[in-house]
Amino acid sequence: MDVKTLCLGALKLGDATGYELKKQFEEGPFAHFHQAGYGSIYPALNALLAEGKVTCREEIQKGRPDKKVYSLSPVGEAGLQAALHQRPALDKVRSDVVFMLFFAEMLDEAHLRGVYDGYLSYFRHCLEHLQNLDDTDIPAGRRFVRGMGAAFYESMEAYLSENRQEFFATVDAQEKVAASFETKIKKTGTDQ
Amino acid sequence: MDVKTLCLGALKLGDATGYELKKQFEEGPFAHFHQAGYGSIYPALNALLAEGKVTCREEIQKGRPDKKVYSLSPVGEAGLQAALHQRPALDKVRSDVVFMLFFAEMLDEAHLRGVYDGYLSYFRHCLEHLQNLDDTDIPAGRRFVRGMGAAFYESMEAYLSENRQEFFATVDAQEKVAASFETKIKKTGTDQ
DNA sequence: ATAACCATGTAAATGGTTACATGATTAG
DNA sequence: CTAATCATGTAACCATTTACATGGTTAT
Repeated sequence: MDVKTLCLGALKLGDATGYELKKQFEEGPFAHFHQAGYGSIYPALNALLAEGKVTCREEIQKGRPDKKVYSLSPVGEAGLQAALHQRPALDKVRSDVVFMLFFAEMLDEAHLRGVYDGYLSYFRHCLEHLQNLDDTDIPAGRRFVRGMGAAFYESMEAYLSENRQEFFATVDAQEKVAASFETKIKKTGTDQ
Repeated sequence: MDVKTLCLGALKLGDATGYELKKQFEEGPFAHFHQAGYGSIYPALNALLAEGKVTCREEIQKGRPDKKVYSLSPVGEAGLQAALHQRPALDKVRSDVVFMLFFAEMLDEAHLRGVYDGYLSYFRHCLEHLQNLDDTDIPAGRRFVRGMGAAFYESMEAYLSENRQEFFATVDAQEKVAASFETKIKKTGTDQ
């Protein structure tokens, strides 16, 4: 799913400008599982316009660039449907935080705590945001995806909360063992 | 976290060839939260070698290219540690499947069921894989990350299992309503 | 026999991010 | 007065993916 398809999907939910699409990708219903910035959205919209998949009406404004409101065309709707019927690629996740936690023993305590607690509050924030949405009157697909997001954030929040104390305690203990071991081998010259 | 850092991390767990690293990224402990293919691994290893972050010993083989076994050097270990102390980027997820489920009403039933059940069995497979690993004697960080992975897969498996019936029923119902509505407006010519 | 596995790598193409460029308006 | 918001876009850069190139070995 490239940015062009994402834009078609977002426009299926209603007309929007490039600027508004960016916000939707950041905070809206796609935020959790896809992302895009201006540098990819604006070129995508121009390409879609050239392909006839969206139409554009310009609203003149004073003091800022004219607002370009894009709408999904029937061709674009067909294109979206075609993309939705492709075989889906496997999910791709990149998480620096998990990579760092994996190597917890190599981190200094302050950094580890910062990263951990930042992650936990991030999930709490996402969960709160999801729970503040109004669930009435949305189609089955969208409701289902919201529920899945909520299940995900809840499980991560729970795991991070429940294992916090023990995790830090264990990492600390192992770091102390490693440190004393290193001191020992430096003293006795057994290293290498 | 670029592929170079991933390689350093993987080599921290033990010496390996490019080929073995690829497998580790596919099936090993990083599989869930980072990915890389040959096209990025081999150039990364050569760059790391030039930077002195890894060393390489060649094992001559007959009938296939000589095996190049890479090891993390002290410089590389320091580099890994430095990377681990950067501020982590936000997690990035791209999920075609979730995007498709979001637009469930636009999919034909067979495709929707295929995608849904494929996703469910994917999570089951991952969970099974995780549960078959031996948890004794691994450091706190790695154990923690495994647990987090398990929590994630379990919650997804549970959500998809529990909501399956209702999801299809609701989508079907809404598609039928939409279809009859479209038939109606075509007959009466109210469209546009 | 056929497919999968072992084992390396390059080059082109794709796609996305970041930085740059501009600048008025509105809320704190 | 400062920061955030509104609003568009380009160009250079970066990273990754895909396709290509090679070819013996092992399991089904």
